[in-house]
Parts: sequence; structure tokens; C-alpha cells
Amino acid sequence: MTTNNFSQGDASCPAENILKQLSGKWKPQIFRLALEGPVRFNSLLRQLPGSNKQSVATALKEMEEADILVKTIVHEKPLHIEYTLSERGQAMVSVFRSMEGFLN
Amino acid sequence: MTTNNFSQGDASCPAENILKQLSGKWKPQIFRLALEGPVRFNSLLRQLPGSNKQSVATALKEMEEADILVKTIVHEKPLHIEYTLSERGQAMVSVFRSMEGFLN
DNA sequence: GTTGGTAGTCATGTTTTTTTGACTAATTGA
DNA sequence: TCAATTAGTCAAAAAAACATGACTACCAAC
Repeated sequence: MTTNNFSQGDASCPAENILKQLSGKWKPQIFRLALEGPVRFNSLLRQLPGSNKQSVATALKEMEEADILVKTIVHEKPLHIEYTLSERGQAMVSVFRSMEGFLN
Repeated sequence: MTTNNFSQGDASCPAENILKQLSGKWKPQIFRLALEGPVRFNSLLRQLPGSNKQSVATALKEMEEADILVKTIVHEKPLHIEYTLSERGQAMVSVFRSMEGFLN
């Protein structure tokens, strides 16, 4: 059974849902960094100057709920948590690429 | 001389600018309606239940500043104003289309 | 000259988002 | 046991976005 359950509001406009899932402070940057490999909470805080725990935590949680990122507990030396792009997240790369033509 | 001057914040992330230009309440819907033809202020207010003058006015102004819509005064019977998708706006259709795969 | 349609602006208030700073809790190394 | 690193939570304040209602200004018809 592969029932998915990720909704984030239900606008009549399909684009609106995706826009909501991707916008919000720090989300695009987090997505971008996740593109290069798994990201971690404290590391993100250091890589995103001006960010803060609360906002990053919220962004990560919402992106996880929207099935963009997958949260994994890594049972290794300094036991930690990794966020990786989900399949859906990977597919969203095309959305980002379609935006890159528009320099302004 | 074709000097363009549309900036809306300057994030390092190119996608972030576009996201800012497209998100915000009513903007996706206005874009969608503009896709079918020129749109007008009062007509938008009627077509977007729950909207209000202020928000629609702001959305139109920002979308104009972002060179998504073009404002035109139509010197006709009941002298009015039309907002049409600019070339840049038309090109952005691809961004919207790339989002349509993601039903949730 | 008053009504009705066009397209707004302005000041204010409410609601949502984002930031700040303190605090928690588990694990690891000295 | 103490200190540091991990990854957060929580309450409150500040900032940004959005909504409300009154008001403006232009044009045309009556």
C-alpha cells in the first residue's frame, strides 16, 4: 500500500500548493543544499547566515511533511540526523530548473 | 534601449527571486486568469471571492514591477485599464507547467 | 448635479510569519 | 562527573503580510 497523505492546504490552483511548499524563508536554500547531499540541522545553521534554530527546524519539518525531504537517524559515531531529498523532492528539481532562466 | 530594471530582492538563489515574484496571496490566481486574456481590476475582485481591493491592487503592482504583467490604458467606451501577460510572464508559463505534475 | 461605473489610495487593525533567547535531552569524550 | 556536541522545543516579541472600511478622482448618462 503506497497511500500518500501529504497535503498543505488545498487551493484550486495546483501551482499554488507547490508554491506554498517551496516558499517560506530558508526553504529554497535548504532545498539547494540538499541537492548536493544530505543536510543536517546544525550544519544548516552554520551554512545559512542570518538563520535561526526555530526557522530552520520549522522549514525542515514542513518540507518533511510535504514529502520533499526524508528524515533519517544515522546510527554512527556521533549519532545524528540527516535530511535527504525524497523521490518527490528529486522530481522537483525540474521546477527549480525551470525557474533558472529568469535572471532579474 | 531595452534596459530592464525588475528586481524584487536579491537572493543568491535564483529560484528564490522567482518564487517571491509568484507567491503571495492572489498572484497565482491572477496569473492563471491572465493566461486566458487581459484582466481588469474590478473584474478580478469579482472573480476572486474573498479578495479585496488592497490585496489585488498590491498584487497587480508587484507583478507589474516584476515584469510579469503589463498595464495598459484602453481608450475606449468605458475607458479602462488592462493587465496583460508580458513576454517574461508568458515565458513563466513553463514554470507553472513544471509544477502541475505534483498533485498532492 | 446626482448616480453609477471605472480604478484605485490611505490609515488602521488583524493575522501570519519570522526572529530571539532561554531551556531541554540524549550521547560522547575527558 | 563535567563539558561539548548532537538536535531540537517553547514563549514571547518583532516584522511582514493581509484585510477592512472610508475616501478620492475620472468619465458618462440622466
